[in-house]
Amino acid sequence: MSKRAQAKEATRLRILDAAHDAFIRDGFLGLSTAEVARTAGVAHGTVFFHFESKEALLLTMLRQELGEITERMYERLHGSDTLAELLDTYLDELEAREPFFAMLARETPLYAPELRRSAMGYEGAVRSYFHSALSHEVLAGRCRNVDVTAALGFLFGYLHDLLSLRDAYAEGTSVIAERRVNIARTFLTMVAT
Amino acid sequence: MSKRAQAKEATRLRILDAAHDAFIRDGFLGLSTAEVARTAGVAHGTVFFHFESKEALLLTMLRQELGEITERMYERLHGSDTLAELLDTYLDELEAREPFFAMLARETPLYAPELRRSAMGYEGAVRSYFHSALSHEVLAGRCRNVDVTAALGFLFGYLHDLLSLRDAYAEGTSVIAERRVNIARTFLTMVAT
Amino acid sequence: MSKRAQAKEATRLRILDAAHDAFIRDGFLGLSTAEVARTAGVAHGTVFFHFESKEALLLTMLRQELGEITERMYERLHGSDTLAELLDTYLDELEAREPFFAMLARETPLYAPELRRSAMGYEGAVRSYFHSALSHEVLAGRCRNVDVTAALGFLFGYLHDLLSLRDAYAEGTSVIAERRVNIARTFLTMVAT
Amino acid sequence: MSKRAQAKEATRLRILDAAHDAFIRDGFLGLSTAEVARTAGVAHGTVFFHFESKEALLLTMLRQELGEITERMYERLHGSDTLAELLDTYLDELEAREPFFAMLARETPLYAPELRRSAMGYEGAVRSYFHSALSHEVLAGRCRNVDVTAALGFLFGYLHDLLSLRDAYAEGTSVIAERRVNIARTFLTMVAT
DNA sequence: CATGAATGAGGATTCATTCAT
DNA sequence: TATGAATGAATCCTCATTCAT
Repeated sequence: MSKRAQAKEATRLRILDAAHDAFIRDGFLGLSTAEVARTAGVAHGTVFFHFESKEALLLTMLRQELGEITERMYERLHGSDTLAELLDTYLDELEAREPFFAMLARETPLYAPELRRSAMGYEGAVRSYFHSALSHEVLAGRCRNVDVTAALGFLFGYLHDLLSLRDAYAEGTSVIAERRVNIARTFLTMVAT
Repeated sequence: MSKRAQAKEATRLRILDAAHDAFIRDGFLGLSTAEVARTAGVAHGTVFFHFESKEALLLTMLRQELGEITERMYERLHGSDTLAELLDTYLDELEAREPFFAMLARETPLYAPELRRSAMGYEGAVRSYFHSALSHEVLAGRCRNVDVTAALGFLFGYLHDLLSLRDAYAEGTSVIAERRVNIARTFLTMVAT
Repeated sequence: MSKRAQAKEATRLRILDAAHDAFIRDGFLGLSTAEVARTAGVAHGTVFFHFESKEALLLTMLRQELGEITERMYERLHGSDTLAELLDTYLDELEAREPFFAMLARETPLYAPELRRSAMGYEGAVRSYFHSALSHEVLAGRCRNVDVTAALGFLFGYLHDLLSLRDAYAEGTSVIAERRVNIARTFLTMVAT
Repeated sequence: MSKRAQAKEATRLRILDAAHDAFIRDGFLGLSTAEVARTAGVAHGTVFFHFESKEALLLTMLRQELGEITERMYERLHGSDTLAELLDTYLDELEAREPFFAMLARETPLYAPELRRSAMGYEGAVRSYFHSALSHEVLAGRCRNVDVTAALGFLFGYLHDLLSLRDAYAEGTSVIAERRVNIARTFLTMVAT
């Protein structure tokens, strides 16, 4: 990459970082591109030089962030496919980036189609891991013969609820940390034979 | 009621109806009071003669709508407190007003505290019905000894997810209608002994 | 007066009283006719049945209030035409109704011509008393031969300033009470031979 | 300054000029930011790009205008501290910008605290010049031993009155020009030994 | 004589986006 | 490659006044 291209890339990354911070603070709906620019230390117009629109910026930021998370998940999930282990790993991830996931859970339903697809895509990958793990345990007779998709719908639905109402509970604390043991135990009990 | 008061009430209702429609279409966050006025066939200022603010209008609309629903629910719930029956009744209600509940599920997490409390209050009442029904069945040995609150968290969380991502699935169809049988069966299986 | 006419007059007076209170609180510019109606215990429209416009209401209220004050002044001024006595009497009046005079001083310059003329008219009457008293003392050699109109301009101008900036000093206290002795002494010294 | 910055500054000044004209015409209370934008030949939003709010715009305009005036005053006052000279210089200034000072005198009492402080601050500086000049003459025995603050209160109060009721007298003429000789003579006579 | 529901023009402010430099 | 000044549509809300009852 030429020096020029490198500098360009650096600016792009600064904007993406700023967008990430702003997203956590105010959400996509609440953030202003002017503020992103300010945080990134670039001119307002520069944001639109690198990204077609506010939506495109978020799309890119989301994909990058979720991509990294996915990668990490895959590494950790690889080899450990008990349902319990999977759940534990996933809850680790949610807890580690709770502010990000909370905002995502809150806002995803209001996004325009493309943005929404991206926001949901990551979870789809995770779900498919859970799907095969749970299916496997059903076949092995360790879990009841339930509709796997629906069962996971219960699990993920509850997590979304907790995340999206995060600051309705208590500011500054982690809703996942406080409930993860109970959530895991209850879910596993409910699917167990 | 005097003729005068009747006419006023009629206007008020027209505004509330318009707000209801606008809410379903654009949500509280997206609707404009000017648009509500236009739909209701009144002057923009008239909206503010009847309601203190956009927030107050929505609060009223929500409370009315949820009040009616609650009443109907209570009537139907009275006497029939099997978990299965309860679930059936509740899903009827969700299906009957799915567009409304979908927007509510989508937006509630973003509301200001008071509005959010109202938006969530209704469900709290319903949940408490479920709570005693499920607790009862646990004691009777028909259901597993799970954390009742968490179990209901799974159920309601899934429903919120389906509703709030409603048009991510298919436009114009009912997400509840398509899945209710499966949801009910799976949930009941999971809690059953 | 017929019973009907009496009732009408009573309503009118209630509105005028309410307008007086509202004027002291918010001024003509800040008061709303709806609030006047509420205070008076009548319908909003009733205000406009008795008075052509907000301006007409204030005009009437002002004339009435100032008329009463003028009358009282005349009684007290009659016979006592020393400059010092006059000044004392006038300052009594200002102090007794300071909130009213303060609002008047603040707002008069912004009124429409007719309203302004009324607001200023009362003072004109008072000034003419001062004018003859001062002229008389000049002729008697007890006061310097100054332009009487200008001299009074200094006096009234200072009083207007104090009144109109009343709450820039301290809330709840009387600017006149605190300064009247000094004002009187200084002014009398300055005009004295 | 870069060409860019120059262009920006030019726009800013056009807005300030428009605000100045609008202020003289309608006052701060009566002017509309839309009208200012129109006069300045910019979009409505541009006003808010350059100034945080209507209040900030006025604050800036006031400070600039009063700053210039203060500077000129100081230059002229330097070295010439006779009371008579001071008064003459000050009246020159008032006469030169009478429409501006008239609106300021009219509205200052109704401003919010910060705006009021700014509007009054300039005069405070001028007053202190008068204060020391008059005190000095008192000590020198050329003026009577009066309360200096009160004496200046008479002077400035009268000027405020004349300015603020400016168009109650005659449209288009200068209240200061017509009365300055008389005002100066009368005041000086009244304080003279 | 009184009501009070309805009006609608007008106000300040926000912000994604553009484009000349 | 980056800038940042400028845009203007859109938003919620206020209030004197009218008029059918």
